[in-house]
Amino acid sequence: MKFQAPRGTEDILPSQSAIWQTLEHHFQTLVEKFGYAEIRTPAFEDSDLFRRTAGEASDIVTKEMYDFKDKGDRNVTLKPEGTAPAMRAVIQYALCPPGNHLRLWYLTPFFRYGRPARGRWRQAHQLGCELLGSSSAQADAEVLEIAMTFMAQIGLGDEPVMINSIGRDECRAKYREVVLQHMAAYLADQEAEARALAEKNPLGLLDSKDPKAKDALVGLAPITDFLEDDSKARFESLQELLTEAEVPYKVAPYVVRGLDYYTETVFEFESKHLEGLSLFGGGRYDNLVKEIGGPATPCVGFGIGVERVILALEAMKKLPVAKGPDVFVVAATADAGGYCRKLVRDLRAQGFRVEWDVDNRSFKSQLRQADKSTAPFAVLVGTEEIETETLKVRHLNKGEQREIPQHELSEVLRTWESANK
RNA sequence: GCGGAUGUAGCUCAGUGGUUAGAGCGCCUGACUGUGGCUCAGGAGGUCGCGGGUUCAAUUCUCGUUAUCCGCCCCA
Repeated sequence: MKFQAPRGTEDILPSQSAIWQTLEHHFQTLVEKFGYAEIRTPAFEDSDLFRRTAGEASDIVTKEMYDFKDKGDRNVTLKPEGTAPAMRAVIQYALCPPGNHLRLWYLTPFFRYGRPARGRWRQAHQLGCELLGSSSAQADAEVLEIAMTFMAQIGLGDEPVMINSIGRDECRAKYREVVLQHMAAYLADQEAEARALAEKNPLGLLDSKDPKAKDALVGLAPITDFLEDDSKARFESLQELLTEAEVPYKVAPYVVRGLDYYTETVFEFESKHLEGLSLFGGGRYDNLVKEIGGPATPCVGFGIGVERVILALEAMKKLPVAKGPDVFVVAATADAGGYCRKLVRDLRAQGFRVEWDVDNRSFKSQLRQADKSTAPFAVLVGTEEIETETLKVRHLNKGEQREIPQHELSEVLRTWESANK
């Protein structure tokens, strides 16, 4: 085997495409009920866009950017997430002037240059929503309701979403000092590299998996103790709204998110079927649009990792199955080829999903193919049927067979109960 | 980016320092010439990841490389 898919990428094979189509269909149907419109942005952007939005200190920028120079010597980056490009387009085309609202959704590939492992790819896909122009708790509740309704619809609604508030810039600045002070003893014991990382992003310590760090965190006051009054009020209001909407949630002080642009509300969702990897995450990013040159615009949104959702569904054995054809047409004798071609065309024109053997293989082989195709019916045509203007319709699941006049075929196919195997 | 494991048929995996490298599943053909699923028989299909080294001889030992998987960092 000479070529294979590039490292960290995945082909979506015919046997898997039904899953993707099902997820996409559920998502689109759902978000359209909430008035969201789709946006599609390029696969790559000016590297500076992500440097500004993700934050210089974040891991995404410091080591996971899939960036390169193009032939025109431009620095470009394959998008590491869906939000920043969408916001760039919003600004470029003035889609959300001050005072307006805008609701966007997308399904996009995204790219991160890390070492692939379980639930972690270099190219993956994100289903996302962004609600622009509102700073209300109701906006936060709306996007969370969408995300959690989707999870419930596809069968992953058993667990609550973890929510937190990280407040405004001033609050986080204050809290960073608190964390650093609380963790000083722990950090003194760490490698220089870990210490530098922690000093750049102290909040990252909060969801550390290091048992020592976890011990050291005991007794640390949650960030919600340091929220400004309006942030606190909004966070409380959000919880009431989620309860009212029957969205299961849990307040989790350690959820802080890795991208610099988040403010106030943040959230993350994990499944017990895929521990340690979030299936979706998001929150409020009130500063992002202004940061990249647009008018100050409060926003909230989320991104769902499609591959991870599928992994979780696989673990639960809840995958949808691809639908086979409705009918398999079998030429019982070699002279029936022409008749079969016409019959196949007619049936397709009537809306049936029809397969047949283009290789004129043996009758037995054609029936075997019919069986494998999962079609509930086989239609058999040979010299005899052509002469008498009849057809044999075989119900492959039941093993029954009927001989019918040719003009009754579509009627029989529609009315004969086609229970699945 | 760091650590560990693995790489033999389409798939899941056995196996051996030396003739023609195997199994199960899958695939194809056939079992009184027009009836699938079950059974039986036969068949196709492999440069044993790639490159170097040791050796009379390497798929087997060794080194490198590459890829995959798992864990970590981080996140979707």
